[in-house]
Amino acid sequence: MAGSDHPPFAVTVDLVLLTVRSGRFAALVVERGEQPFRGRLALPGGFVHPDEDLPDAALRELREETGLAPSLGHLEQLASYGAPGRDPRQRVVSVAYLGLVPDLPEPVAGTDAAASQFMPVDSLLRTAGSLAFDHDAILADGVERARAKLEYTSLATAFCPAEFTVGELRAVYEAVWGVELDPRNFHRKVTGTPGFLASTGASTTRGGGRPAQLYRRGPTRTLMPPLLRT
Amino acid sequence: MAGSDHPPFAVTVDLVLLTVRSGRFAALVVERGEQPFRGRLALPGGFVHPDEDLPDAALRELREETGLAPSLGHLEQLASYGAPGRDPRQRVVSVAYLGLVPDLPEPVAGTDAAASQFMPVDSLLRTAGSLAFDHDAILADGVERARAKLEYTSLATAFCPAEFTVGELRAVYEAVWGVELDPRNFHRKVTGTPGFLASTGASTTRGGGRPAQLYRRGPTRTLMPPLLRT
DNA sequence: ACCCTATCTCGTCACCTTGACGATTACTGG
DNA sequence: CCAGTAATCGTCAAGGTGACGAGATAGGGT
Repeated sequence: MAGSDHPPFAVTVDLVLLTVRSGRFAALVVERGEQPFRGRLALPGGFVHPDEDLPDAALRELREETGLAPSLGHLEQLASYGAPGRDPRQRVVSVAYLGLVPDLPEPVAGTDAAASQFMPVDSLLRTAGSLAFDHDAILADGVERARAKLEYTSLATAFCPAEFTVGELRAVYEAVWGVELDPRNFHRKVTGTPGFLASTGASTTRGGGRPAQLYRRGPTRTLMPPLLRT
Repeated sequence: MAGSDHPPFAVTVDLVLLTVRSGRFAALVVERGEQPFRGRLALPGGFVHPDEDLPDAALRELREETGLAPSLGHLEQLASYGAPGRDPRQRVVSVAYLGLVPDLPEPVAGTDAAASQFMPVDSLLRTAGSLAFDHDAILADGVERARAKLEYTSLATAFCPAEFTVGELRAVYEAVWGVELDPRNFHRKVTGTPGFLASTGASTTRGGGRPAQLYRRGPTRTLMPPLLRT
């Protein structure tokens, strides 16, 4: 760090906010109201304030876009993107954060982004250029990170409400990975891993069949051995 | 991204450069020649040039500090650190990169950092404040990332020279994880994973015992199933 | 030449996890 | 009451892993 003259950079945070909505893996996107890329879809984000820490900026964006407190869900740093020319206006380094939230009752209670909505990730990733800037690549990185983390962490519970059934948890895995899992083996795995699930004693019958037990997320954060997609 | 006025940031890259040196897991540190933290140890790093991409800046630092081309070894983005006040001079966001290199013949062929050296990571991490700025935390993150990645990738070969024996590869795992592994089970695992190792046909007798076959790194980058530390 | 030691390499065996799948339970809707 | 649906429990074979025995092949000392 030879601190003499150094070029001016702008620093932003961008949010890859993922959820599972009616059985589909979806990401929050906003329609840009200004140039450049006016009218195009983009990831929510904004400039970091002068005395604001990076995680605080990401939490502020999360609140502004979803009205969600981070008590439920999960937020972690994803990666940083700073290629020259990624923003045509000036040199911008963007620190991307990955957020996982349960299906929101209010689609988006946000204040800023009136034109924000969840869209299925497979349709967003199918064609390059769906999103402005390099947000295609950022979204792809976030989706891959989320898919990988379901294998060896209990992060899938971040997509669920506070209380959920084994079947609902399995639906999360199936939506995120785009595969079908055997209900019996999945049930054995998640109930057999100590600390993954905490029983509430209650049961529910939201679906058609036999009532299912309700669980809360347990204290275990890392799955050993992992739950592998084949 | 509401592009109006935004505060000025400086952007740097810092390098967590790890190797295995005489059986010990070690990181490259430099002695700072200027304020702040003059005379203290720190991770190598520097400001990003105006039209330089972030990976290019990291590669440049790697070359300047070690003279090593990235053909051997491995370099990936680790995380970004931007807390207000982490640099007392001004607001600085640092993008940290993680580099894994084989034991270098020339300790450090670098040009800039005359006072750079590899130091064992356990001694650096034992006491908080070993390194300037927040480099303690950055180093800890890099070390944990490297330890985790040995489990499910073939990245341990990045610590080895172009040709190596199974025993040398096992020594890498033992040094990085700080554990002892059963030589027979380890041999079965790495030779039984398709694409992990590529046989050269040659053999060597660097150690005391029976000659060992020499391998090169194979095409497989991800280990399925992983090689778990117990 | 001989033994000792160190290391590599191959085998064996018990245990655990997983994938495939049958069977039972307990609810809803007609 | 019956069909449909989903939850939950069991069974079994296949594959991976930890613990460990045994042979192979070098160097070094006497």
